[in-house]
Amino acid sequence: MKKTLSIKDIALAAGVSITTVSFILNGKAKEKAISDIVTKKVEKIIKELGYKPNQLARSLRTGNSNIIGLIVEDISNPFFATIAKMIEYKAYKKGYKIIYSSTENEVEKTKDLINMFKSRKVDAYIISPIKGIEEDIQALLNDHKTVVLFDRDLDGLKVDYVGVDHFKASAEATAHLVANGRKNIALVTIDLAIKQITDRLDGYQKTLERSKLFNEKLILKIPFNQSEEESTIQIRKLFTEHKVDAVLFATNYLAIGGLMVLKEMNKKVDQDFEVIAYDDHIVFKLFTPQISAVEQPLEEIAEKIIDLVLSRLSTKEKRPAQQVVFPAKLILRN
Amino acid sequence: MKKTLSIKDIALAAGVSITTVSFILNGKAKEKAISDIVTKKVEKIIKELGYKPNQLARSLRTGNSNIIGLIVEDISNPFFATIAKMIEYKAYKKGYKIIYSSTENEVEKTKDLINMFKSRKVDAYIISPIKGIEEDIQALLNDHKTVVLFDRDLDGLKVDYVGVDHFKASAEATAHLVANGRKNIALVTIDLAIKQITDRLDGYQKTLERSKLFNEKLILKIPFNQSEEESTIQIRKLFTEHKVDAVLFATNYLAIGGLMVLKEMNKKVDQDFEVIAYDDHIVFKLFTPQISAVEQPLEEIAEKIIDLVLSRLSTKEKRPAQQVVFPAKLILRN
DNA sequence: ATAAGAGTCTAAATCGTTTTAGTGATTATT
DNA sequence: AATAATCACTAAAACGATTTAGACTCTTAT
Repeated sequence: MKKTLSIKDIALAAGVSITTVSFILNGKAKEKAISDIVTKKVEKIIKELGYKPNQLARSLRTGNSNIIGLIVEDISNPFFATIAKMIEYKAYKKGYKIIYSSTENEVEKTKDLINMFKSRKVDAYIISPIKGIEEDIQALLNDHKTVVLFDRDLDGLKVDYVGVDHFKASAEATAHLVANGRKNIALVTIDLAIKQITDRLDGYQKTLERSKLFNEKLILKIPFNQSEEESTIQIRKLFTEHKVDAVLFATNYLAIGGLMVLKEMNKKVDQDFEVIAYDDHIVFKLFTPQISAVEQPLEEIAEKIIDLVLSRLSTKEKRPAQQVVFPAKLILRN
Repeated sequence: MKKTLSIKDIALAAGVSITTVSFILNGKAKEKAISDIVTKKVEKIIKELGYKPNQLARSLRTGNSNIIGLIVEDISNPFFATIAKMIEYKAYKKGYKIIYSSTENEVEKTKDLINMFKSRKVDAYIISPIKGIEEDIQALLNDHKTVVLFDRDLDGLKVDYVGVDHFKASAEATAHLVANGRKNIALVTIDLAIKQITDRLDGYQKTLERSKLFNEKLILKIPFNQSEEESTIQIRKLFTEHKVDAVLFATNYLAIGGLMVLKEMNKKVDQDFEVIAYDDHIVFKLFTPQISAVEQPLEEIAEKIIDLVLSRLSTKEKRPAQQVVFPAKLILRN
């Protein structure tokens, strides 16, 4: 029935050419010497008919979209959700929309998403990448697309990156436990070859080795995508089979799982047993006692990401890739 | 330098027409009587050159996109994040991509997002709506677009809706507190004219009136978008100025704020003071003692939403709008 | 020998924009 | 009076696909 309005309808109604309408739409009336009278008339008709340009056609023609694609591991993780929200807020104010999607740490899905964004001509890509998509990122760069990675770095790519010094943060957290006299400090981490994760392991290990406290048995690597029950069993085993007096969790969801186990086991977090979680979470503030955590500066990260993106988008000039690394903060809560 | 590959390049390389390539791409080779030899050859070239059709051009021509737009209040709220993730997962398996965006409960932004999705020709809209966008939704419906609302209903629209019976859930939770002998049952809710929220108030109020326990003073309506500190002060005031022996929180973030206050005040949740939160959250399981909660059936909601969307998309035939209302579940944890 | 039918493939229109390269009229310059 | 410059606007190509309506070549039937 009602075909959607096109620029042609406006041109027809106003008795001018399509070109004229297009110039007016794009604020080029002055520049292109369209008279005020015509401009006013066309604008009036546009408003009256409620015409909205078809962005698809526009993007097809111009090759850009005012849309920034954000690809994260899992949008239901507060870390990503918070960053996504902040980025969205700032981008929106600059006239950019954000569309986001989750990879679930699957290489295939990630490639798919990049392709989808590519074929939708997003203006920029913000990605928390995983191993295995290096060539895809490189392809984007070769295409002169704007790409900013965050949370995890990928080796061998000259690309903007915003992250946190996980090695240092993890070393600090571990050092704190050592300073508190802990002798059997466990690490519960995830079995993923992501730099961000391995850095945390390295920070932990190096620190303990220096204090001659390192014990490989106290490291629990939980397979990614393992069922929650399975993980629970493993964590419980760690706590029962070894006498552990402190534990560092490498991610907040691992820590939450760990706290669940402790609660079930009725094992208290107290003078004799200390816990530090990586990535703060509201749960840690409400737990009794409150749980210490390594906090990433979310606001700064989000801000830097969007700054990098916008600066690249606003100038044609090339600048070398920037690697921005923030320190994390150890929040002690006991 | 390297222009992106187009169907024309493939046609050229294969020595056939654009039409032929298009037919093959769309799996119509058989139907359109393209010989096996040509089909094979073209497919080989497509693979070799790594050609990917431009979805913009495709959408422009066909009017659809295989993309479903999901508009939620706040993607960093676990309720929405979880539903988003489930919907995404199921849609992905059917070949649909999801793009989501948050409204922050702002009418203008919501309209903006709907327009953006519209002009990107998304195939369907899944929206947790707010008051003030009724006409926009109606416009989509008039355009014969597929729309499914969830979480909140909008009066006067004939549109698919998936939600939960909040009145009943809230009444049940309140009734439980009454049955436990509570005499001064407070409600902490949000000052928003969203049916989903007012239903919770009504369920609470009706139940208490029936038991002659209703006391208007025990209702705290927190203004939406009020700072957290301000809310904290108000909640603390509620607890100190009135002798309250139970409290029902109308949202999980209110409950979390409330638990913070209780923790600071060193007020225990115990025989003399009972708490029920609305919308379950991991925090409630880890709090000591565990906090009871009204749980919405997320998986069922997500499943129903995507079922409705896909069923509408797969047939041209009209069917009347469906309103699906699930019961919530009261999870008692003490 | 010719028309009809089947089998393969394609030219060109179309979707709704942007943008380049003009056109024709009026005014200014010499 | 002829030429140049300015003004106000526009025709048509292009972006990259899909799809309709045919074109061309062989067989087969009459």
